[in-house]
Amino acid sequence: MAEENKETVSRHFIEVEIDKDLKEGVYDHVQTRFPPEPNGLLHIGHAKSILLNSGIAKEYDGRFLLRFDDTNPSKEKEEFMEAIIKDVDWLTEGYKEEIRYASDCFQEMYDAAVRLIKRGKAFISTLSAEEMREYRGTLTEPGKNDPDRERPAEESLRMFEEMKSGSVPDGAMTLRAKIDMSSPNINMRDPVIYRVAHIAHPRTGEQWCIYPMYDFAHPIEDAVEGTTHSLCTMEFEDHRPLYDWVIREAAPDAAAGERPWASVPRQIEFAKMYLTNVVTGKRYIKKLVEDKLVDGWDDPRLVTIAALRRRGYTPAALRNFITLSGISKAQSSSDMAMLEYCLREDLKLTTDRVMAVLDPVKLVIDNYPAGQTEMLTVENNKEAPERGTREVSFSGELYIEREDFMEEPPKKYFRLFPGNEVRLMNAYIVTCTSCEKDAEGNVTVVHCSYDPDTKSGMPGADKKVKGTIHWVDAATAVTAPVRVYESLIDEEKGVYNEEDGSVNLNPDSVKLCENAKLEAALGQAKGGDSFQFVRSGYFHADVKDSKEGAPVFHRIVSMKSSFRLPA
RNA sequence: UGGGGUAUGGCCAAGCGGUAAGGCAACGGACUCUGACUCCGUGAUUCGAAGGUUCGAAUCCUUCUACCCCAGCCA
Repeated sequence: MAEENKETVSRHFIEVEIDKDLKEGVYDHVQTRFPPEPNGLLHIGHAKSILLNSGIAKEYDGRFLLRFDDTNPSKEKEEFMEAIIKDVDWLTEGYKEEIRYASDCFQEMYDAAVRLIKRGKAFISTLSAEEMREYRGTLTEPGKNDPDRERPAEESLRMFEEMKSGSVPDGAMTLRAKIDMSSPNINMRDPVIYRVAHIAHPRTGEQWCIYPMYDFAHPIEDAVEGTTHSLCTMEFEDHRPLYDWVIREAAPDAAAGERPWASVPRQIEFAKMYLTNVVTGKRYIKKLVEDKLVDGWDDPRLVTIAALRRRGYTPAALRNFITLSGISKAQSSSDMAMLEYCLREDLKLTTDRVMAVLDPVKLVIDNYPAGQTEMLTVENNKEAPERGTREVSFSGELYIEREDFMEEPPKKYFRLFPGNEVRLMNAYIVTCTSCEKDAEGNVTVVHCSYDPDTKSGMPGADKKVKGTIHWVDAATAVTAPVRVYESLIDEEKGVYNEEDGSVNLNPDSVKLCENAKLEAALGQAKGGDSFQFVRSGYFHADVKDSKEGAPVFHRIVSMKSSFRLPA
């Protein structure tokens, strides 16, 4: 499937650029990386970056690194690292991934900063954060030079050493790059490249109390690790001049015997992945989790990678989704329907099709011998015969879907109604005779009679009827909770209100079918198994939030469309 | 109103001067032991708008419009 798509999906602009670089000899190999900050879990948007970066490396037979951008210990937590590694492993299925940490390069970064100072390209500033902001200017007005801008290199060097030694309190000094305070690109207005922070780092502990800023650290990490193509999202486009500046101005001095950068990386930007009507965006998800409006980072209503995995999405489906969505620079949001299509495609041949009744109503076959039970041999997946068969019990009392019976059917309704005949999937053809109702007029039991000569597979049983419905044997059926996530969190409804900080969930996003009746065998489903509930869509067994270890079924995707009654 | 970026059917997206690929969604029809799957078929006289260059423009030029990003000692 994935191979087929490769032929029809044209090469995107990043591949075109890399081809050009290779052809022109700018690089003779390709190395990419995925650089998350460990301050939260990964979501579908990151999946695009992971799959793009690892996919490019794979395509060009290059190296792919997972690198944690752990340059700000005040915001990062080690607990996220493990989860992120798991997500990346799962998504890429372990493709040649090596794990690195920006903090591994702290010494190189420090050395680079020293070079910059010596070269007169950086200086120590004593401006406060507020003063810094005032001096920076605005979008339309240029900034003013820092009073410390012409500080002699020797003095800056000495002060930088003080910063490093720990004698300088947080915020008292910063190291700024000396570029251009009047640049229309605010990123170039003498950006801070090192700040003081007396916080223990998860990996380097108390070794450092000064930490590099993203704009300084990122290019050096890439260069030191040998990344050739630094693929990132569009908002970093106007950081690129600074990225290139750092690589160029802070480069090791070959004449002084310093080892040169492992590579001179090239940054290329692409548009983020957004989904229609779904909250992506780490800060929103984080808010939902922290406010306990969802069960956790892997709540199935979320689109974190952990949640998608728990819900039953497969790496192959996500991979195909990213491929089909394409890579471009245009701000866009992909349709959930395409994600679901990709999952259906993957699951179609790899799951068993089973009968499950989500909203049960009893069906009694009046002329079926009392007390009799027979076992039917049923194929697990007609389109994938290699998946084998299973035994399903059948008797005179069954459960059928409430919507499969109507006392007064509209036109073109060809399921059960008085006088109509219908095939019970894998079993007999039955004719509806009557129904019983309670005081409120709700149907409680549907009666029918069956034709013993129409058993599936028997000679002469190929009589055509308009409708076929699914069922479950009342005697052996197991009752299990089934969760149907009708929609994920709806962005249109203002999940997160910036003004008052409130977060709202769409109350219709989850429907619980507490009394769903499933084939007996499904009672033993393990967490992680996926099934196609005939006509109800694809479901995924999850034991995580079940009290007795029995599976709770989560809907992964619904069928493409279903019969709707006229309003 | 400074800088950067993007605009192609409902949602993505190819196209790079030669007369609008493809996928998802939708809608017809065939098939069907579920109305699913599968299989056929249908859609932009038009590429944000207006001018211009050209035999010829979504592709080149000009102007305009809309949307996104940037003023953290976050990444």
